[in-house]
Amino acid sequence: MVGSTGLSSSSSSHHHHHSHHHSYTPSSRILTDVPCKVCHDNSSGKHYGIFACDGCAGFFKRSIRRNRQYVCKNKGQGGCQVDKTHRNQCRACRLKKCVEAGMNRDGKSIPPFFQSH
Amino acid sequence: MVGSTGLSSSSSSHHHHHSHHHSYTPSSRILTDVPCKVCHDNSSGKHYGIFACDGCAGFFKRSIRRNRQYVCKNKGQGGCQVDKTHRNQCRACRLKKCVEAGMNRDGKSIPPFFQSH
DNA sequence: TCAGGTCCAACGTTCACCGTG
DNA sequence: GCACGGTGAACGTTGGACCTG
Ligand SMILES: [Zn+2]
Ligand SMILES: [Zn+2]
Ligand SMILES: [Zn+2]
Ligand SMILES: [Zn+2]
Repeated sequence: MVGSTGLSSSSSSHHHHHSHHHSYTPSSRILTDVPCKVCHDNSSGKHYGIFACDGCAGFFKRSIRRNRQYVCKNKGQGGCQVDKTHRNQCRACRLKKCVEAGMNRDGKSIPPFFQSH
Repeated sequence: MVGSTGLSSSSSSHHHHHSHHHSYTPSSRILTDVPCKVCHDNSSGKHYGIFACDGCAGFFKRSIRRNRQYVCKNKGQGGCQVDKTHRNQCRACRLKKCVEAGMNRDGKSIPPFFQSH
């Protein structure tokens, strides 16, 4: 990891309610105001339909390209934690969460109406 | 961190303006122009923050993962030679040299200003 | 600009081989 | 000879940099 050092100390922020502006790190590229929907690391915009970090975007891309079939490390039962520090521990649960979060190969966003929470 | 297979089946040109090139052995992977900072064997790029050979990289990794505490073979006094042919003679002195050379678990390079020699 | 793609340094895992007891 | 743990070369994976329509 490299760019993650300066977390853009937000400072005085107006609350542009309806604006589509985002906050970026000094190194640009990384959004500080929208986390990855899969692992909650900082995202770098939308990938495959959802806000996601570079790691989850790359992982999802490689998984679907090669038709990966993973087996959960937890005796195949699922339920592994998927966050920034644990996301590489179980590929099955990471991919499952990617799909549940709405990732798809065509990059289509899911309308808010259909989203679960 | 990132990493792809070192296979890179050459052939294709693609020079990729990366400012500093390295010299590799015919078998690829191994740098011939930058030695391991610990044992002076040929390195295979940076590992845990410094240029290191596969052996010292693997040794450091195993040592920190298992919290190894070694005792110097030289009556606990230190000062054992650590080079390609002697690096496996004393684990305590090898690990000490890894740390002094700047190896760390996060793989952060130390700025040149702070480096001793 | 955004969100796809490629590239590849640096990481992790594996396991034949080796030295020791 | 056998069992065991450490070694390090080979190979697969990750994710940030850069490219492209
Ligand atoms: Zn993520
Ligand atoms: Zn799992
Ligand atoms: Zn070395
Ligand atoms: Zn020693």
